[in-house]
Order: sequence, then structure tokens, then C-alpha cells
Amino acid sequence: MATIDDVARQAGVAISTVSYALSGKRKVSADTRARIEAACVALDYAPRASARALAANRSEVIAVTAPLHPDTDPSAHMAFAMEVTIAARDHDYDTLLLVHDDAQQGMRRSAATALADGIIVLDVAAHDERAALARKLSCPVVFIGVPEDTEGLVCVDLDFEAAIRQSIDALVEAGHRSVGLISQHPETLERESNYPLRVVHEFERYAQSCGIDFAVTYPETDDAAPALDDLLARLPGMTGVVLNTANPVAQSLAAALGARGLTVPRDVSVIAAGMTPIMARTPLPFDTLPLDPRLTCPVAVDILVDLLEGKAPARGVTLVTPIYQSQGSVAPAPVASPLQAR
Amino acid sequence: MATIDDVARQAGVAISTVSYALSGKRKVSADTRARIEAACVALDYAPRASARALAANRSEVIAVTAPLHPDTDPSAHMAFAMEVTIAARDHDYDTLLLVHDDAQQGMRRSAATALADGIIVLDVAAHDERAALARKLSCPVVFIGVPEDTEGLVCVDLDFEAAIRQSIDALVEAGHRSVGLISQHPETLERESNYPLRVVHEFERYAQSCGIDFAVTYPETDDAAPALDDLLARLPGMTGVVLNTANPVAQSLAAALGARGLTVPRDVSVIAAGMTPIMARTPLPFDTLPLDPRLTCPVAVDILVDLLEGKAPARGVTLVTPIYQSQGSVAPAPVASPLQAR
DNA sequence: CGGCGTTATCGAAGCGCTTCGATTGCTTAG
DNA sequence: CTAAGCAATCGAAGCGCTTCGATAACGCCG
Repeated sequence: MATIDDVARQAGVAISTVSYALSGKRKVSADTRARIEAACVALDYAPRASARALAANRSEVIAVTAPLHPDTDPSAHMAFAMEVTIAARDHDYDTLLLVHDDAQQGMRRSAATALADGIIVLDVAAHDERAALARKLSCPVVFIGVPEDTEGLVCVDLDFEAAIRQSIDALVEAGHRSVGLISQHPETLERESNYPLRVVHEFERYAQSCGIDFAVTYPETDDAAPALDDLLARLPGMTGVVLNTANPVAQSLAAALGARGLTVPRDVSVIAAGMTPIMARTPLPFDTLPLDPRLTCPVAVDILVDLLEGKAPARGVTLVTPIYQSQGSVAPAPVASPLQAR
Repeated sequence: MATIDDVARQAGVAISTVSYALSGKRKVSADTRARIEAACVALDYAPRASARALAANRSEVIAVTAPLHPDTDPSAHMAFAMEVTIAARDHDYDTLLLVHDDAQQGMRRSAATALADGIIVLDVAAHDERAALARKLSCPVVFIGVPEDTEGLVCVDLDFEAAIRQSIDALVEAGHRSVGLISQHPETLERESNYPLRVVHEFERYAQSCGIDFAVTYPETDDAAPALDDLLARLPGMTGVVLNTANPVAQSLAAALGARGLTVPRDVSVIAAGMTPIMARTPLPFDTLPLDPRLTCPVAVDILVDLLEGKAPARGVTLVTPIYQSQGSVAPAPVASPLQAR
């Protein structure tokens, strides 16, 4: 493996000139630069990461905690970890994978040994231990997700409240006056991130303020049928459904509706809000306001990199506005019988 | 951040003594060691990764390529990446995540800059470009999965052939004489790893050598029903099913069987062979010979670490024997009508 | 009591890079 | 014609660690 020394000799210049030519931190004449570049190619030179890190006091590595609660969807996490990695590469950073068992220790270690310059925390729970840790750590930390207490933290997340409002707006504009929300498994609501709760609250608040009928159900299994029945029982005139639930539940909704003689969007309009699309052969057949890793991850990485390079001060909580993806699952509300119409 | 210098001063010894005390590479008196350890704790000392890597010429990092074909299951990959990470931590290595776009470049970069000491390649395709690259690279590479040409490579994989033989043996021993295989989506067969093909071949070969009736079907969708019908049409007396297919297909099999009045294991015995269990709320209700990341990943990491530490020479292909997990989905073959019995 | 092998510790030379200040060789103003 | 200014380059001092050979202190044998 060639070193900077070899390159310098080959190009007939000093080591420091090579360094400056490659980093661009000082001006180097075109002629010299050309000779240096030629030498690099000829010798197949690549600067040694450890030497660079030691001298420059930055490793160009970002650590990513890849949590895995028993009930979070691993495919979604993979997607996030990958998007973080892709975004990091755009800034010439690599990513270190920290597993959950080791998340706290791993964060400490990466910071203490300067293995990583900064940390991205995924799948943030409402009362996340990593929040307290982040406050103590010597390196910048950015959360993708928002814990309960954001004091002193930097967080990025989808604007779930906006997603819910957009969903309801879309349905109301299409004339729907009775809308149900299929939320998460009750356990998930307890244990996981706090967005499902935020979603439920905003749904209830905003539906009320719009003056429409509404109900929320919490499916117990991966099958949407019981949840649907629950909603229909409480909301007989329901013509709109908002989904913020586990992917399997959503996947099975179309079948459940069909089994009850209901067609999307003729009889019922459906919008999935704040769900992460799994990369399956069969995507959700509904209009979506996705919690898309491609939206939040690059923002989080940008913020972290700005922090690392001193380009910007810490920014508190950044909410990313969701983007409406139409699949034709929303249509004007069916004309109700005069009795049901309010 | 404290340096080894601070520790040495605090403990009243030379830097090298601290280094030896911490690495254990030379003997240090109990007394001195105690003072050094106390100083480390007092100063909250952690050796700087980059300095250590530069001096020792090893980074204690393993790179993992985490590819993501459109039709591979991301949750499975996450599981593999995580298991590699966990196994690596057991040897005090960290893992760097390389994404697919960047897999080739990333492998080159990690090797050239000595960012990583070694590389683990996941989701190996039959004709994987990374194979050729691995042969050129200066650092050890271990594949989890087996490409067509293994010349000069180190690979670890499940022994799929053994899994298939064990499945057939289990069914034959229970008296089944007519067994179907539900394989993969035809496209997957082309594009992905080569194990699905190996599975089909071994199934046909071994079923034949056992003298039983058999058939193979390739489901076009995520629904098992058409595949099941196909098998039943070609194998009217079928009492056993072997699964080596996508998880959604397997998940829907029980329902498809039920819809045709068939109960597991009363009417049909089912074994899933060489499938990666997804960590869903509802696991597969079948006997399984899983391609379990917890089986292959630690083996791959062990081999890589041995290679890195010069403890063992390259080992070619290592096949890991699957472990039978019973779920009660195999029972004696139903008594057939004399006509059907051969 | 001198020489020798042990054992525990020290000192110093790197590892390959970044970066600061100094130097060189010009050009231009005074 | 000299001082000043500028651009391009060089030299050397680290960054914090590992590791090799040297050294010192000690007991042991002859």
C-alpha cells in the first residue's frame, strides 16, 4: 500500500504539498497538482483512514443505532439504516452499525474512542434511555424520532400531526363526514415510539374541530377484519378510513373490506398516514402520507454533518412535512340516504 | 479526553507500561497494574481508536455489505447484518455498513484505506460481482452464501441440500409417499442467490432416489393458493409439502389449505426448509429447518476473525447443518384409499 | 564476589497523515 | 534599486498509540 510519502517522492514534491493538493485546503499550482494526481493513480494511493483520523481528529464515520424491539418492523429499520448510510456517503461519511443490546455501550464507546464523529439514533421511544446518554456524550447526536423530553436534543421526524390533518382534510374535501382511524396494537402504543399516540390525539382533536364523526380502533392482531368491524359498529355511516397501523394490518384491509361488500374507493376512501412503506412485491394500494426514510434520514444526516463541521448550531426538533402519494383510494363520499346525512 | 500520557503520568509509570498493562502483551506487576487501572478509571480513559489503528495497523472494524435487491426481504437482511454485528462485538470488532449502490466501491474503499480489517458479504448471488472483487482485495473477505464459482473464496452457508434431505426423510419416515415443493417466484430464481435452485435440484434428486412421487411449483404471487392448487392438480395424493419460498407465501399457506378443507397435520404435513424466519408477531406454524442468521453469521465472523488474527488459513466453503425446529406440523400420512396407495 | 539469567519497566522510534509557520522566488510599487 | 507583497512550496511538529530493544534491579550459582 502506497503512502503519501511515496506519492510525494514520485511527484517530486513535499508531503505537505500532496496533502494540500488532495484536500484543497491550500492552493497548489495546476502543474503540480497534475503531477500529484498522476502519481496517486500510478501508485493506486488511498490515504489511510486511521492516520487521517488521528491527525485531523475526525474519523469521517457516523454511528447508527439499529434498535430492534420485539415488535418493531425490522424491514423498516433496515430501510432507515440504509438511508442513513446512503445519505452519509453523500457527505463522505461511513456508518458504523450499533446493535440494540449494545446501543448504550456502543454509543459510549464510539464517542469515547472517537471511533465515530457523531451518532444517529433510530427508532426513538417516548422514554428513551439514549436521550439522557446523548446529553452527556461528547459528540453530536441526532435522533430520528422524538422522545418525550427533547430538552437539549436534536431530533428529526415526520410531522405526524400534519399528516393526520392532511388526511382528514383530503377526506373532508371529498365530502366524507364520518371517518375511522385504525391505530396500532395496544402494546405497541405503550412500548414504542410516541408517534402513534400523537397521531391518535391529533386525529381526535382535528376531527372534532372539523365537526365530523370519528372513532379510533386498536387492532389486536395482524388481521384488519375485527378492527374494521369495530369501526363499522361504532360508526355505521363511516365512509373514510385513516390508517396508522402495522403493515400486515393495512395489507389485509382491502380483503376485509371486500368481504363486507365494500369497495375502495367507491364505498370507502382510505388513506395511510405516517406509515413506513415496506419494500414488498405488493405495495399498499392506498393513498399514502408515508413516513419515508428517504425523507427524514437525509435531513437528519445533513443536520448532523452541519453540526460536525461547525456549520450550524444545534437545531432542536425538525419536523419534515409528509408528501401525499396518490393511489386513487380517495373518492367523493358516496351519496348517503337523507336519514344518515346530517 | 484523557490520553495514555495522562494515565501514565497519573500512575507514575512510562507510557509503554500503560500500553502493556492494558493489552496484556507483556507482564506487568500486580501493583503497577492496579495503579494504572485506577488511573484509567479516575481519568475515564479510553484509547483513541484511530491512534491505536495507526500504530497497530488494524482497525478492529469489519465491513458488512448489506445489499438490497428489489425482491429480497429487507427484514431478513437486517437480521443478518445485526447478527454479524453481534458476533463481531463478541470479538471486539465493530461493523461498518456498506450499502448496495456502493458495495463494490465500498469494499474497495474499506480495504484501500484500511478502514476495515475484513469484509463480510451478505446475500450472495450466483454470479456475484463481489466475488471477483474479493479475489483482488488485500483484506480477507468471507461470503455468507455461495456463488457459482467459489475458487479462492471463503464462504459460509446453510447446508440447503441437507435441509431438503432432512425434510424428505422426516416426511418419508412418517409414511408420506407424495410430496410437493413450493419454491420461489420464478424471477427470484433467476436473480437472487443460487440456493433456491440448489434446493429444487436436490429435492428432485432425493425424492426420486427415495422412490416417492413429487412435484415442484413456483408461485407467481404472494398468495399460496394457486401454488397449492397447482401441486394438488399434479399430485392428487399429495400428503406432504416442503416450503422453500417467500415468507408471505408461507404465511398464507395455512389459510389456503383450510379453504380446501385440509388441516395441518391431519391431512397434510408441512415443513419449511431453508427459509429465514421473519421476526413477526405471528411466526410460521410449521416445522422448520431455518436458514437462521444466528447459525451462519457467527460462523462466518469466527472464520473471518481467525483469518485476521492469523489463527487459521482460508477454509473454502463451510456448510452449516440446519437444526430441526418442531412445531407439530408433521404427522403420519393419512391412511390412503387402497386405490391411491401404491 | 563477579557474572548471569530473570523480571519489570523505560525510552524512543515509528505508524501516515494534517497543519502551522517559514522560506523561496517573483512581481510591483515607491 | 530596494522594500513590500503575494503565490507556491517546504519542513517539522505533532496526533496518541504500539512495540522493540535497552536498562535497571534483583536473586542465584559457582
